[in-house]
Amino acid sequence: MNMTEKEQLKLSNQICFPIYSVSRLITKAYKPYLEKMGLTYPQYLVLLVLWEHGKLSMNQIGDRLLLNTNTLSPLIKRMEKMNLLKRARSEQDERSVFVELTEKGISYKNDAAPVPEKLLKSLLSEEVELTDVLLLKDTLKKWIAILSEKSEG
Amino acid sequence: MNMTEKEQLKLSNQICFPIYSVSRLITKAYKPYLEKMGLTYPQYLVLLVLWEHGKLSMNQIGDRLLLNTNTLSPLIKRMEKMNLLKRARSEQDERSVFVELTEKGISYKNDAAPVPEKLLKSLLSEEVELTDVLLLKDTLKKWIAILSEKSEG
DNA sequence: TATATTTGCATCGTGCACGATTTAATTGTT
DNA sequence: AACAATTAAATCGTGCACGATGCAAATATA
Repeated sequence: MNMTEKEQLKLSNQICFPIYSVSRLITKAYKPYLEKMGLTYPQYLVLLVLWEHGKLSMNQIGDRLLLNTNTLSPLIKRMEKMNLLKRARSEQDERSVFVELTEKGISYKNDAAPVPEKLLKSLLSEEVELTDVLLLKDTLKKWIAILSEKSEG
Repeated sequence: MNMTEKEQLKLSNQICFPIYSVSRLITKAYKPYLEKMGLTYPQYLVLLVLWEHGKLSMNQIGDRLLLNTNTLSPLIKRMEKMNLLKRARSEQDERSVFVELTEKGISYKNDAAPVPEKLLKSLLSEEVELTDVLLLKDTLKKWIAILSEKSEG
């Protein structure tokens, strides 16, 4: 099981490269479903949290998606231009901006509803079963806990 | 085990979101090691394949990293400016550009050698053991086979 | 109450990703 | 040989990511 350092530098022995690649490939796999709605994958993630939680501040969205405002600000402004949501400064705390879906943004939920199931099916095969997926998800969630704590300090 | 479509839209039930997040978090985790060498994660990946395979064409690098030339061209030009590699048109086929490491590029292998081990250790814990990582890698590699075939047609 | 610190968001610059298009070299077909 | 089709890179435009910085509002502290 022990590998030399040189062997660990082989691409096939890397653990991070498959994660990086699959992440990009999955974003690509989402594309045909999302572009019907004119959405990118990160925009779709914003809709997911807003469908689930209703009005949220930039901060709260960022906390859930693990994204900072320097990524979210322009992204959400683009979504506002598409009339999917409205931004408004809080009156209690003028620093906060709350984001709320428009009717159009809410209505997209119906179009999006069948997407996760379709995508999951495209990831299942004789070789990859649902139990494998659940195991994988479990490990990834633990990593998120470990890594997101580290990147804050 | 069956979920309604609405339940599947919850962020916590998504399988793709953890992959997307972990991918970004891992890139961040690499940063302290790579920035000593002035490298980004994708640049480090290019070095990995060149350390392993020597001189390669743009196409061949793209095949191994699953990246197209529209991503690789500027990336590799930046690496050429850093004196890590040299680009040269093939004489047999003037359309091809072959990429070869410089002495500097080769020498970075020693600096990079301990990095994968360090990173792996930061991903292991009482909750995530090496066997979990190997299982995860196995599933991801199968997905790469499935998804990369689809995205080509 | 004045001042320092923190907080929430926005902006800037750089570097990926990637679909679409362009250009030039090679190969295939009459 | 002439022309069409294919191939390998490069370029362009858009949208993330993210470190660094700026700014104004809120909070803490002297």
